[in-house]
Amino acid sequence: MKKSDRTRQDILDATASSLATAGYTATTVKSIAETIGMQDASIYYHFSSKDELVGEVLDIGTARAVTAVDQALAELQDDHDPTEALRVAIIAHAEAVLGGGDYPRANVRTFGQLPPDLTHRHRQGHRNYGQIWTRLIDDGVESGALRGDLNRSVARLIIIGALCWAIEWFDAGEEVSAADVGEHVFQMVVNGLSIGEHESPAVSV
Amino acid sequence: MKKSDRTRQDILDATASSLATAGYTATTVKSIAETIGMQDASIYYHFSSKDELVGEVLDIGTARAVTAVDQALAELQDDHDPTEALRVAIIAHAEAVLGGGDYPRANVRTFGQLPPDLTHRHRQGHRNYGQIWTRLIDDGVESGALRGDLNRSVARLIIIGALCWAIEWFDAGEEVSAADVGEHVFQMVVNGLSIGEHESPAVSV
DNA sequence: GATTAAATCTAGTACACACTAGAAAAGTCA
DNA sequence: TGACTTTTCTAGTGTGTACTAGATTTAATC
Repeated sequence: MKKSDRTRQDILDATASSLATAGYTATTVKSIAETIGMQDASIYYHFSSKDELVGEVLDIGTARAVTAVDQALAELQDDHDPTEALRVAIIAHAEAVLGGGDYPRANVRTFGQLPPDLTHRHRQGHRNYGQIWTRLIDDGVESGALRGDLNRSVARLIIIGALCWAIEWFDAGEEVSAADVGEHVFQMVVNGLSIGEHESPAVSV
Repeated sequence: MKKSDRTRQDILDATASSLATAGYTATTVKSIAETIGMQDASIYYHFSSKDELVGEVLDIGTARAVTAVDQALAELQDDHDPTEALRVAIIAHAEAVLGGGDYPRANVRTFGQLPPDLTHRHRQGHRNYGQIWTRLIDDGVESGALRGDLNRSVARLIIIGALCWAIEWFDAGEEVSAADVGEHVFQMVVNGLSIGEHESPAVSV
């Protein structure tokens, strides 16, 4: 009972790592098996198919991203303003997807590469995640802190998109941290690049 | 001489279309051939390999995107302010990648799915494209129109990222047009979502 | 219309992939 | 230790892929 669980976890970890760095197609059952020193056929004792394995990795990834954002929001003080909530959520997302483990990264990285079955399977998860952001933006608009003249759905997708695409260029080795990226997205998307009477935050790198 | 050119163009078009909608892996030589009513082997009379064919499609895609942005910028009046230039470029990019033909879409869609050789082959093209944006942002900051306290490279990548990721959710059938998406990105990234003394532009949809 | 060149097809090769069946090994516990 | 279960391995199958060789057809030229 114990051995199987540990091996199973090793398989999941190796799959997440490969998905996050190499994408769906380049992640083969054989390559996963090699990473953990097994034969490819042995994978099938623990998972019935590649896509079931990948699906489980992606489930874990969305769960972790949701948890990261939810937790960051929960730690806010009760009297926080909606803008601060948006900031916290953006940075939490950035840290989860860029600086976090392989699972959330696998999710974003393989987005748009998955076979139809898997895409469909995760549509609901993505919808749920989107609703967190819908609520944040709605709160901001209704409280009068954010502009109401823009399409909120488009605004939400633009924020998430800027964050998700960062996975394509973000380099953990460079001097810009995952939180820095989040801070930049927040500054641009909420305060804007143009010169205003924003206090200048010290995020320049 | 004539026949060959037309067939070659058909192959390129079919490949661009498939790449833009199905991605790199799902774009097989056989499927391309079927689209234009040929046998897969006949493709190899016109192109020496799948990746050479895909590479040519991607080259065309980057060239078209660069041309679209350059042209939009060239049509600006001489006394334009840098913010307006950024706006024009963002909208041109959005229209090229979302509303435009299959070639620029193929480029963005297959980003991160390509085999190493092709990725490397197009690195220079992407760098050149990035420089257009670097210049736009530098102009804005140096003229005093844009904030200088943010990392310009990160800012550039966030703008491009928000635009590129839009390909994952943008639906040409919906009421939001490609230019609308561009306008939203501009409004958010330059003016910001927060309530300020921006004049409210009528882009709500 | 015959001759040559261009373009496509038929028929295949080789390889990587996900996956299977059954033997072998490793682990568990009396 | 020995019986039993769990886990892994060996050795395959079938399928889809990019790609090749050579015959065959289609188009252009004289």
